[in-house]
Amino acid sequence: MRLSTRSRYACRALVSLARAGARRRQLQLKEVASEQGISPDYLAQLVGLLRSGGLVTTHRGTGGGVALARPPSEVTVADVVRFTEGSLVPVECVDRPEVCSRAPRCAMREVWVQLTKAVERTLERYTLADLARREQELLAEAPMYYI
Amino acid sequence: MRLSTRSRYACRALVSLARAGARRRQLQLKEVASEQGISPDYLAQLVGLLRSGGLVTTHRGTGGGVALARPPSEVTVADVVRFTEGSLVPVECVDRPEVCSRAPRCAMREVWVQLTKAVERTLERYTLADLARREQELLAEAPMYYI
DNA sequence: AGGTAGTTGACTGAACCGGTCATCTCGCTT
DNA sequence: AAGCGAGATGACCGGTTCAGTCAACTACCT
Repeated sequence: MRLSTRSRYACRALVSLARAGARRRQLQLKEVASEQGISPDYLAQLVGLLRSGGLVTTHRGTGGGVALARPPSEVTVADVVRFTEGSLVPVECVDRPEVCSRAPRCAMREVWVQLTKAVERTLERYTLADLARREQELLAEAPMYYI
Repeated sequence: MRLSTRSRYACRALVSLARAGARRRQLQLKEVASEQGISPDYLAQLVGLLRSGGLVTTHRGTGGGVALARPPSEVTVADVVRFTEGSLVPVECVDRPEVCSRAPRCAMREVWVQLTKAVERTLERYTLADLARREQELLAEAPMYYI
């Protein structure tokens, strides 16, 4: 039940972009990478993925960078994780009962269905806009001291 | 966010044992394996794990087999998954904020904390006794037809 | 004593993950 | 139009985990 770092990095990167967007800025890949402590090369890969999924837009050339493709209030963590993990479903039979012949008689499947709903409900409660705001608050409370 | 088959097999095997226990029986490894469609050798490995975790007891020799170590009403799916997966936590920083220096300033961490709680609450609602009963009902509704 | 049944641990192939690197393409700026 | 800044693409890698198999061992009941 671990979330891959892919999803976690993607979320964090998008929160950075949401914060930058509030100041009408796009960020360079390397700015995001250093702000979030992610390997720039690896982040480039992730951003490519997010772009293909319509979550971010990118601009090449001097003054280019990455920005959110949609208003941050319209993107939830569920959207991001669903996209980066491929699905929010923890057990395949939830989506596709036909993969297991015992699905119609399986008490566990009902548990997994409820689990999926709980995960979806939880992650849908958070939008990038919420998180950008919240991160701003946190930075005010526990500022980052540069050494 | 996938659950390994380890957890799913373990849950299913324990539901079988809970049903057998209601009839004061222990089951042989191979009975459980064929009932649940699990490779007997692989199940043996899992049962070894469950035994070391105090979830089942085993008896060797003629007439031996596997049985639940505790009353099925006192074991929840959360217990089983927590044990087989090692933890219910989807992101390490939830448990151990010290693994990430930005934890105190990270808005995402708060999301993962809520996600963990949602998962725990959901899986704690189901005991093996519930599931054994429910599986009995399902078998009555959609019986298994042997070809 | 003998056979039944669980125990242990080595081993395997496949998949995925996180990450690096080199090379390419685009497009702004001058 | 040249040249550089910046993202795009895809090959490659080592490590880990999974799911599963196999063989050899040990304990226990009859």
